[in-house]
Amino acid sequence: MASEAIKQIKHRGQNAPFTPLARKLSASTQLSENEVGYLEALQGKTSEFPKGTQFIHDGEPLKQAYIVQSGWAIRYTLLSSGRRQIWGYILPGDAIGFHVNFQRSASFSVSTLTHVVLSQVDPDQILQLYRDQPVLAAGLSWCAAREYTLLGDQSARIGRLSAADRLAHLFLELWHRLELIGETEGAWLELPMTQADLADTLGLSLVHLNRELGKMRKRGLVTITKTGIRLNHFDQLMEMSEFNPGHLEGFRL
Amino acid sequence: MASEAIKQIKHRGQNAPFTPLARKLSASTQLSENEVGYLEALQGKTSEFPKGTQFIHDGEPLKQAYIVQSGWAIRYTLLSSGRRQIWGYILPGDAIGFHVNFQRSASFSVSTLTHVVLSQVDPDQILQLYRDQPVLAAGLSWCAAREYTLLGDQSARIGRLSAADRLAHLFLELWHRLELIGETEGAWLELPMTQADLADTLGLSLVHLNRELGKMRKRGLVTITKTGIRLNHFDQLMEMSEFNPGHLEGFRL
DNA sequence: CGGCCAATTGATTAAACTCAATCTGCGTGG
DNA sequence: CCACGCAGATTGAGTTTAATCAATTGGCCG
Repeated sequence: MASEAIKQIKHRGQNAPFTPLARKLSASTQLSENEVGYLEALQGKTSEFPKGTQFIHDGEPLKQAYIVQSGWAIRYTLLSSGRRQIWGYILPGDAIGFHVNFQRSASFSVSTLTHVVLSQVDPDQILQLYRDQPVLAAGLSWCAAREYTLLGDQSARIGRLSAADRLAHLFLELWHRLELIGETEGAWLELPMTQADLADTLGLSLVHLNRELGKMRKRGLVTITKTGIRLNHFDQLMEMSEFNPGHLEGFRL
Repeated sequence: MASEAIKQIKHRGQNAPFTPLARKLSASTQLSENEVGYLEALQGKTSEFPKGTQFIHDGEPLKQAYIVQSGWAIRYTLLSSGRRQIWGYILPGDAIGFHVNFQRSASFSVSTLTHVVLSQVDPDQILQLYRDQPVLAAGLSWCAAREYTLLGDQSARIGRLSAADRLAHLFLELWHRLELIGETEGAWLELPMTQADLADTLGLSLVHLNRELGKMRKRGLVTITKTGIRLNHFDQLMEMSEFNPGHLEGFRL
């Protein structure tokens, strides 16, 4: 057994003794022992999905919510023509479907990009958490507001940036988000998505995306390997993409 | 005085005796007298802004939340290059900034497109509402989930549709949203935005948008006047834009 | 070795952008 | 009452960006 989740929880010594979600929230506020315990209990029942599994289906009823312990997923919609638009990437520590109590059916699909370990959260647990745990409730509300902001920035990225700038903007977003949960190594980040995924995220054709990515690599802006990417010139990437890190700041109480 | 808000509240006889927000929620669930009263009390302090007023500023602290009683606004971000991306339109009955308790500063700006009447909601009132009024809390949570869905659909629209299809998709979204609050007349809807606004919503240049809009008009798909638009062929518009009305359905309790 | 998935490249076409005018309705001051 | 100015809409011409169609390559696994 010794599941991925356990490894994820324990693999960092001093800085991050918690689950990715606790780590994320701890960056903004000091969680009490009680709250950490509550969070851990909430994340008791884990389930695992292999790479490429769709576990939330656009239009179908939502039954429960999830918290990601490890692995990546995408939130997306398919148009009736078969085209796909990825809304964004779901990383460890992200919450999925916490609106389950208020919306009949899902308005997006979620599929795993890697092997993923999820904690299952019952709808009633969510209501209870919001009643009994003001700090955690604020933390999850902040997560929701943050998701909304990410999606707004995604619209700006697609609507108002050139292909190369969209790439730079997305890489910076992912770097900042991974940084928060301790999954970067300097300017390096692991990226599990394919170029087809990137194209469907950024509203580009696969061919065009491939070419623009190649140009960025040749210009030395990024170094790309099979498993990830190194951002060689943060300043240039920030400038070309007009990335606004203020949108990712923490929450207050 | 006899403010716009009062007129808005009273201007419909049998179908809609409430504020736009109550009207919106009533489409999904029967609100008790108590709940309606609570909502009305919440919306006591109104303020009015003339057309073209920015009242939420990206990056600046949020002080309070709002509920729109009448008029239109846009939620948007400005890139540092000056380009603008409109995230979406804010209509009567929409809530703004209800995440005020959980996010330090705004991640978007809001400006009025018309004269707008707003109810001001204090952050503490929101917390109290979530504690004491489960039905209204669910309604507002549903509104938030719906905003998220609208923004996801906005990404799909910009990322994966042609210019004409983006227009059709947006018009259908607005028609459905206005229909819910009783502000359509058949296939007709009033639209206060300029073509420049539309271009910044749909990720297009003004010139291109103007041409595509002209083509749609010439094809008879829509009839455009100075104040609004008539959707002459819902079926064709739905098909070309792959619009999914399921994303706008009501909530459950 | 064969097959498959992902990445890459070439050639052509189509969509959308930019720059630059012009037009139109409307309100305002002379 | 009319000239002027302005915001918003429209049109023309030329350029750029990105999409499409069609192969080909490279790595990995059975």
